[in-house]
Parts: sequence; structure tokens; C-alpha cells
Amino acid sequence: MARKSLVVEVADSVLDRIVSGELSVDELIPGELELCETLEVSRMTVREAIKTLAAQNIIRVERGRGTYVNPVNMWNSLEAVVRATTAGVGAAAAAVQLIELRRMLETGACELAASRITEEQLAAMGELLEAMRAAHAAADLDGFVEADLEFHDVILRASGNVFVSALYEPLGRVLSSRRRETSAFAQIQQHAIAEHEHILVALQRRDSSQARQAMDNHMQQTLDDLNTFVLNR
Amino acid sequence: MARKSLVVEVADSVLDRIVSGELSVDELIPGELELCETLEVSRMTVREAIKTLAAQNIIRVERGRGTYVNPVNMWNSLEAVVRATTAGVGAAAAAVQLIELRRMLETGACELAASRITEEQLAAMGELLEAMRAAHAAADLDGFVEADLEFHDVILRASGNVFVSALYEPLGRVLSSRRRETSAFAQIQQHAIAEHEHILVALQRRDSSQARQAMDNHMQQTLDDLNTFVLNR
DNA sequence: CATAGGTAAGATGTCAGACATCTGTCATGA
DNA sequence: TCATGACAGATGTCTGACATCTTACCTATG
Repeated sequence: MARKSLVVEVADSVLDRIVSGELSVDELIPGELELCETLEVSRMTVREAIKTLAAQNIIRVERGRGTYVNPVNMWNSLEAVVRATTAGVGAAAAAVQLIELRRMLETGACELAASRITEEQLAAMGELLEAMRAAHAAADLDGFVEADLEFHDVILRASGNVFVSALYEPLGRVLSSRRRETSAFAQIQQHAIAEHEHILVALQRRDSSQARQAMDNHMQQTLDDLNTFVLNR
Repeated sequence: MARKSLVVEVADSVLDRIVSGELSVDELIPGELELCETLEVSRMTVREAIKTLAAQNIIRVERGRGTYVNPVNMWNSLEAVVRATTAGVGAAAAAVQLIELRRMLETGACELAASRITEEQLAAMGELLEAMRAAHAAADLDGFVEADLEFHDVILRASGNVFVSALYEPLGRVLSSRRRETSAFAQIQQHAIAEHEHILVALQRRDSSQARQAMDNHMQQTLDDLNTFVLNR
């Protein structure tokens, strides 16, 4: 992996202090000159870093006054919100909330997709399901995860709603790093394959409520599997 | 309103060119020096502006190569996605898709809120509904819009899911600018009050599926009202 | 003693010029 | 024909400077 730029490092450093609670909501963050000295970088580097956090609404810059931390619900970066939430309520509770959010978007997208999906997309889903089965049989974790994610992605695109895809994208990036962790269990893979079969059938029938229900069942299964296999509770 | 900084103006200028289609996905955007000359600002100002777009994943910067436009679904800024989508499919289709997205999040949040909402929050919702009625009677549009938005906000917070609030925040900001447009119709206000009553009753009963259904009905009513009163179709 | 105005200090906004490093392309030599 | 090196164009980072906004403190006047 390429080495991170100093701008990114400075931005991460400030975000770490916010996420850890060292800097609280509405608290003044250290000024440009102080961050220069502390982090041993130029003022221009600090300014660029600060601007990237401001662009994500994590902080707000007030000319002549200072730079303040925004409330978490103002933040535009889901990654940053996940970091803050995980630090606040713990990884387990954060993971559960992420699945709750995912459930809302995926069941809604599935419902819309039922009446909008094309034959090509249905065919692609069939192939992806077959690829999941093959990867499962071959104990190919990477292959399984890739096909699983792509299956859901087709549904999102079939929803015909640009905003759902846009909002799901950061969620997908957050989830994909832990997808390998859960899909490593063969039984979870079997659950996923079975639920995907139901989803595909409902989409083939172009039955909106059945599609939504099938995806809802899948999300419930995913939540159950998370609790049983990963969180052990 | 305070005058925008040059950094913000440069960022907006580049985003305008992307959103308008003048710069397409994966296309190289003008380099730092070219933007300096074109926009008559310093290279540092251009760099800061570029960094803010990169922070929102609208563009990606590759050292030694150049800066490229990312696909819209990679963008982290809902405002930017809305601009691009509106430019692409038109304001009407974009508005419809936003309500589809809103429906997913609000019905999901309402379902969770049914079992998690506190007595204080229920009381607050009752007061907000009363405020809506009063504002409606007094033909107070601003008061009505404020109470309406706050009513929904209580539900989001009652969902107990930080991520739903985080994702809804930009959506709420996008919607609030056009809420005054739709709430200007007295009949739409009446529809909203009636649907909010059903929602509150279902939440008071702590009935998850009834709460979700009531919110779903509200979103459908909102979509119908949008089509009937605003889009005229 | 209180209020208002002015000044200064501290904060961010913007600039110009310089050098470092990465990437890609082209030319030359083997 | 292929490989290597050099150069040009791109971004990364820095230093030093000046502009402008905000706030706080001090002084003067009523």
C-alpha cells in the first residue's frame, strides 16, 4: 500500500482525538500554529488536513475565531461515524446498528427492485448465486465474499435509486472489511446461500412484498449469525 | 450570509463542471496549475479546494498522474449526489427517488422506535403535533415546517440507531429546502397532521408493525402529494 | 462607575516562490 | 527490438509574508 500523505496523517490524527473523546462536541480544536508545532508539519499541510475534515462536516472552521468539533450526526463520513460510535458504544453494539441500517436500505431496495429488475440482472444474480455455491464447495472464502457482495450490489442497482446506492457505498465499504470475518463460518455461508435463493425467486416472480420479506429474513438471519457466531451471545 | 471563501468557490466551480457533465467519470480534471490560471487563485487555494472534493470521494488524486472524477456512487456527499442526479434525471425524478430513500429510513426508524421510544419522547411528539395544528390554524408556514421536521427527528433519535441519524442528516438538509415548497399547500398540511396522528398512536401502543405501516402510509401520502400538487402528474 | 470606542493579539484566508517526489513518455543505445 | 535513462508534467510539502475577521482588554468620557 502506498504510504499515506502527511495531509491524510494529520487529518487522521485530529480525527483520532475527536473519536477518542479527547476533543468533545463544540470544543475548540488546537489552532493551525499549534498543530504545526505538535505534528511537525507546515501550516499549509495542516490547513489542507483541516479542510478535509471540514468537507466531511466533522469540524467547522470559523474565521478569526477557531475550529470546532461538530456533533456526530452532522458528520458526512460514515467511516468517521462508525469510528466514533464504536469508540462510544463498543464494536458489538455498533455492528448491530450497522445491520439495522443495512436492513432498512436492502429491504427497501429489494422491494423497489422487484418491479424494476431486468432479465439481465436476474441472470447475473443466478450466476452469482452459482459462484457462491462453487466457492463454498471449494472453501474459497475470498471468492465467496466477492460473489456475495456482488449479489447485493446488483439488487441495489436494480432498485433504480441512485441515492440508495450512494448511501450504501460507504456502508458497504465499512461492512466489507468484516465480511470475511463472518463468512469464514461455513454455516453462515450456507445460510446466505439459502436466503439468496429465496430472494432470487421472489425477484423472478416480481413480487415486491415477497422480495422485501425474503431480504428481511436474510437480514434477520445475518443478525442472528452475528450474535451466535461472532458476538457469542 | 457570509461571503464564501475562495476555497469553497473553487470547489463549487469544479463540482459544477462535474455535475454538468462537462467532466465525466474517470476523466482527468484540469491540473493545479491550469486551475490556478483559469480561476485566478493561488495554487494553495486550488489544492485546498481539490482536497475537499477528494475528502468527499467526488474525485481521486493520484500523485504524479493527475486528478480524476469518481463514479457518482462513490461520492460521500449527498448534496453533491443530488446535484448530479438532478442534472442527470431531472428535478422531478430526483425528488421521487429522495422520497423513496426517505421512506426506507423513516419506516425502518419508526419500526425500531416503537419498542425503544421513551415517555418523554412520546410527550414531545404530542406537543409537536399540537404545534403543527396551531401553526396550520394560524397559517404559519415556518412554524409548521419546523414542528413537522422536529416530529420526524424525534422518531429518528428514538430509533436508537446512530447511523440512521447520521445518514438522514444530509437527507434532511436536502429536503428541508424544499419542505417549505410542499408544506405551503394547506391540504398537504392536513394530510401530514392526520398521518402524524396515526404514527403517534402506533408508537404509543408500541406496535412495531403498526408504526412502520403508519409511517409507510405517510410516505406514500407524501409521494402522492408531491405528484399531485408539485409535479402535477 | 459604566459604557463605548479603539487597539492589539490571536485566529483563519490567501498568496508567491521554491524544492521534493512520483509517473509516464520518449529517445537512445545495445 | 528491448531496456534504460532522462526529462517533462503531475502532485506533495515547505517557508515566509500579508490580509482580514473576531475577541478581549484598556482607556477615556459622560
